[in-house]
Amino acid sequence: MSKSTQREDHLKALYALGKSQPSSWVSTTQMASHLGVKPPSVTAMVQVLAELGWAEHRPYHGARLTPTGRKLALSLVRKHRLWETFLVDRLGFGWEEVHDIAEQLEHVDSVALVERLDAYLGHPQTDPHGDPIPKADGTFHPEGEVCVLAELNPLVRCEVKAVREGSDATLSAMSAKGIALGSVLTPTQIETLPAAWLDQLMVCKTMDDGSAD
Amino acid sequence: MSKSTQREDHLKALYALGKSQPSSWVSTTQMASHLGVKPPSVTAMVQVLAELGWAEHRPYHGARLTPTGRKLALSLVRKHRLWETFLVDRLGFGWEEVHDIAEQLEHVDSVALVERLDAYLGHPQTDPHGDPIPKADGTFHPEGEVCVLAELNPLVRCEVKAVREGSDATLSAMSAKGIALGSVLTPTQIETLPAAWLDQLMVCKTMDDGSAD
DNA sequence: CTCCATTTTTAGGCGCATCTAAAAATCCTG
DNA sequence: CAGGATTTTTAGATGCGCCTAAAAATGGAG
Repeated sequence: MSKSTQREDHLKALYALGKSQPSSWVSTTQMASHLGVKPPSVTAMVQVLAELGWAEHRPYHGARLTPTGRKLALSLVRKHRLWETFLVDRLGFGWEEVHDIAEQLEHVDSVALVERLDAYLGHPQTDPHGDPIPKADGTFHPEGEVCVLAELNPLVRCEVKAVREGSDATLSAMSAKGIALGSVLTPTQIETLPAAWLDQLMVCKTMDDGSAD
Repeated sequence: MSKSTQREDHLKALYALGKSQPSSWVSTTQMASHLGVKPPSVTAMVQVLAELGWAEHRPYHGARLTPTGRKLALSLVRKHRLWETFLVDRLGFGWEEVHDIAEQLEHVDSVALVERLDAYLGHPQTDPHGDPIPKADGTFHPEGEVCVLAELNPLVRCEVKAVREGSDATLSAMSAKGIALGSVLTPTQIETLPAAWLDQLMVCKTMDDGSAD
């Protein structure tokens, strides 16, 4: 494969681990375990990314993406999710089967290919997991209206905007599950929630892409 | 990219350069220039292929595929041509644009992907260039592979499938000799043709030549 | 505020695919 | 069929991404 596959993987890891707080520093150890390599390898690669202007490295503190690096990472996420969409919608794969294949396809280097694929798929806004697909310019589609979680269909990543008619007990229970204003909920998470909550939580699709791929 | 990309590229080169005479030895220099590397690199890789049982290496004489290696090479050709078909038929690329992209896509490792892609495309028998797509078992559909007449060796009866880069004058001259798409050429006839034409006429064997593949 | 435990980087090596330069084998010519 | 020209392999080096082990920096507990 292209030689830069490793760089791209490190870039993606940095994006995935840092996206909830884009200006914070991601530790090399964290990246290492995410990538299945040892910390010294990450240090070396992070230094390469820094030289390329894709990341900043603050020794002994961690790394974070530069705006350029973030754009590149988003283009990888875009490719990954478009390919997943292709694999599921067109080739009939199950959504659990496609991650590893998309992982390989996303490293294919051709802008024309991605854009034609996007058009072929009808410019989808989310992938089969419900995760949003970044646009070619690296931004996400605009957030949707706020709605009751029960009405969210298809299930996509969303952000808690309000809680309706919540008793103190309910609110405590939600807190215990880590749910508060601003929390991001994944489709998987949502399915594990008590049914009663679905009518109480007001959410909107989030532009934070949330997931770990 | 996967580590074995280079092995696969060498395997393909060996197939491509040896297919007109499957039992002959392909020189490492020839492979080197085909792959854009230097001969010593090819020697090293050929020795690896030999250890894997994919090729034989006769030092100072060249290399040739084993039956196993041939099957692997054909599966690569299959993937390449299926992807080219997808790119042209589905994504609307021009046939000249797709080679480099297919070159990358063919190294994606997933049997399920190839087979689903094949089904999605309707089990095409040839790619957009008219070259036959090997079946999953490594055999070709009845007609056999199209090649440049110059590479047809040994000389056998063949059928004209296409003319490459022909000026009007050339095409007229060919017509005058009774050569057109679908014409059958005998070995004797072929020997009387202007040498320049050998690189322009794309042909395929019309009958099984009985060679011991 | 000091010292120890933990995290992170540096140092030094390894395997892989490539290269150049030198040695070995083949082939071609006289 | 001998010897030089050509081809091919071997030898030894480089770059890259990874490793382990050792050194350095951080940060938390007394």
